Amino acid sequence: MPGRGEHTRQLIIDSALRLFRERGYAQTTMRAVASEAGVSVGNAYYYFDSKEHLVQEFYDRLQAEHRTAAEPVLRQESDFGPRLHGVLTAWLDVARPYHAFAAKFFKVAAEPDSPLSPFSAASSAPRDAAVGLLREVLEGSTAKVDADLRAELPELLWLVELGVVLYWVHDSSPEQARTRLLIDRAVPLVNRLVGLSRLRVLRSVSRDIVSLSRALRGGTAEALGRAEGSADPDRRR
Amino acid sequence: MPGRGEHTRQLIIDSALRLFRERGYAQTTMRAVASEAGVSVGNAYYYFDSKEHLVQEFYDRLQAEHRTAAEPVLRQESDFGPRLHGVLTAWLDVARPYHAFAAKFFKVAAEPDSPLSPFSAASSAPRDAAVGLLREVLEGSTAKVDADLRAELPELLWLVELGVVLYWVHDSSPEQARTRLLIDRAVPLVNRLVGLSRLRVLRSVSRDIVSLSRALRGGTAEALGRAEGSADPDRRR
DNA sequence: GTCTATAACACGATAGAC
DNA sequence: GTCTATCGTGTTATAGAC
Repeated sequence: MPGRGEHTRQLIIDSALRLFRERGYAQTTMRAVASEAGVSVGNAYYYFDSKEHLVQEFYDRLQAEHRTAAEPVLRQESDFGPRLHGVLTAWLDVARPYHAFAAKFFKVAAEPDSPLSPFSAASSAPRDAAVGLLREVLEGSTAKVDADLRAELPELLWLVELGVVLYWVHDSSPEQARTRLLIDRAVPLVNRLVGLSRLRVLRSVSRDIVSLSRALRGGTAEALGRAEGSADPDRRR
Repeated sequence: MPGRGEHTRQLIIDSALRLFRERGYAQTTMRAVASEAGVSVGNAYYYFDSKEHLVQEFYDRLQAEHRTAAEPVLRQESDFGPRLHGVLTAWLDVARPYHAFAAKFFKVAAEPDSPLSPFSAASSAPRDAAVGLLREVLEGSTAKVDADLRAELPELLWLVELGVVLYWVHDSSPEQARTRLLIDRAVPLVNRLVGLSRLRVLRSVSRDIVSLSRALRGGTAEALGRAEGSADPDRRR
């Protein structure tokens, strides 16, 4: 059963995301969100614990759109480099309309305890989806990679993607052209490194990277096991 | 001339930093800061444009402490790896008392337009100091590096340091032991890569990295030239 | 369980008098 | 430079209606 309140919930989300896009995050008041949705403030808080929780929905939608946009590339390309390039620029295309908005609420996602943090338990679904997409980039390609490294590579590529997003958020160039340039430069580098990973001289480097990656994930796993991220600004409220 | 209000300014900063450490960032109200300093709220805002600006001072102090703590390592070590390791762990030692505090206001630093962003114009002094410290790590070492890469390396090392800080902020392990592990793993890798950078097979990789680094700095330079970072949450106020 | 209406609270920030 | 008073906001509380 779709639930009676599901409609109300959608109304609130829709008006929130629209207002966020039109006027920015900070300038959108909860009163305005409620009023636009035709509900009371109290009702909005009945469905969403805080203003920040309204943004979680945005993540999910963006991730879904990214997958759709990446689909053609995954179907048509078989070289690792172009696949990665296509998927990263697909993200750029999908995210472009939200650039100004994203820059504003980005700080919310940066807080370690926030459920919006990409490392939080609450974000595990979109994170797994993103890593999965990058795994497809690799597995569907003809690239030959050292076996140990192959297992870690999707997570490492996700870190690359995070770096791109971080740069993108700070990128004030028109149409975020600089981020495109960054991708154009970074992808061949990654591609070359992956290709060289089986060279004898680089075996030790490769092992170092695998070990580093596992150390990193250790932290992520621990973060996942941690108390449910519940925004708490210190723990005042 | 030390300025008449300099005393008041210091009073405010001192009480702010003490309260931040004792009760956290969010839980410290501007009213409390002003009251502790024995001034009015309005007066506190006369000296500091916003609560966030109070944290800038913390940056400067931390950076100064880091340099002091790194001094012995820079004097005694000559190998690149140990020098880098020593400087990074020195940061960890210096920053440890502020871990809880840092995790809380970290989001403030993450906002692109915030003066507290490590990429902002307002942060250029601490940033240059940090890059300079890493340049000393390299220049004072016996490491032999490709000339083009050598020029870019301090900035790249600064990115590594940023990554470590990012991890540290999210690190909830006791005494941030995981971050230490991360450094133990990452430094040998960086060291090895730097050492291999002159190998013939890696020339193209090396060139890719230099080119990537320049693309990155292009963005930073642009950010530097941008309108003075003035916090503005959207531009409401 | 879903929802309204309205008031109240605490906080960051500002206005304007002195 | 300093103050007091006040505003706008996120969030909570209350008291109920369907």
